[in-house]
Amino acid sequence: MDPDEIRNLRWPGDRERVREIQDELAGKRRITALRRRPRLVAGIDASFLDDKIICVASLYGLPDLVPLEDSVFAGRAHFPYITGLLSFREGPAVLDALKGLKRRPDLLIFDGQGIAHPLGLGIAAFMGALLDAPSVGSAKTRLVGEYREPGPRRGDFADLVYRGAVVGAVVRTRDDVKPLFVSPGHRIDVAGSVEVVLECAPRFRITEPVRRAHLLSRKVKRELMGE
DNA sequence: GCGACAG
DNA sequence: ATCTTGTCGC
Repeated sequence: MDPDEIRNLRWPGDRERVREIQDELAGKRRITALRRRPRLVAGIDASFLDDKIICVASLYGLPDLVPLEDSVFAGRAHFPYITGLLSFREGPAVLDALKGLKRRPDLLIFDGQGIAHPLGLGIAAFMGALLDAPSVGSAKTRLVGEYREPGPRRGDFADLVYRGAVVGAVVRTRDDVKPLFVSPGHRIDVAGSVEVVLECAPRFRITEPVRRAHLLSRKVKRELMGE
């Protein structure tokens, strides 16, 4: 399907088409070992001001984890926030933010779930399948799945199990700090996802690419407010 | 019907 | 996500 079609979906008018698209993308999504070590990773996050949405994609270079470039998109969100349908609210802005990057990322990291979702299609899996790009979901809280509290040290993790399958991991990125809910999005597996998240979060709880995108989107939002 | 529920 | 101050700790 054409990625741009998600731009015109409305709720509840297009609920049927929304479900069709989810089913189609769920069929394309693939959980496999990462082919090559990612050199360019993009962290994506968004802020809101009523129905205005500010989405940012921050590109980092690995293994040095150095910031390379940022892409900012400010527009309007035409879809409401509904648990399980986050992709339709933020997806359109994500497409625009990614288009603004000069270089093509070989891995996308989202602030949300990968396959740890009711339909196995959290925003990371959805965008990954839509763009056929490797992606990882790194959420701050749980959507679905059961788990045992991971150990207290950075690097400790526990399986995130949903309907009898390991869909991700609850990962401690910092000693004695709340863990992250990591799950693969597309063209990567659970082990690879945990590995990448730990590599991209050597200092803070969340990944540096996503953190930078978050801080910048909030900064742009504040500037947009004062005018 | 009740409780859960990414951002 | 957003509404919001101070405060504890590195």
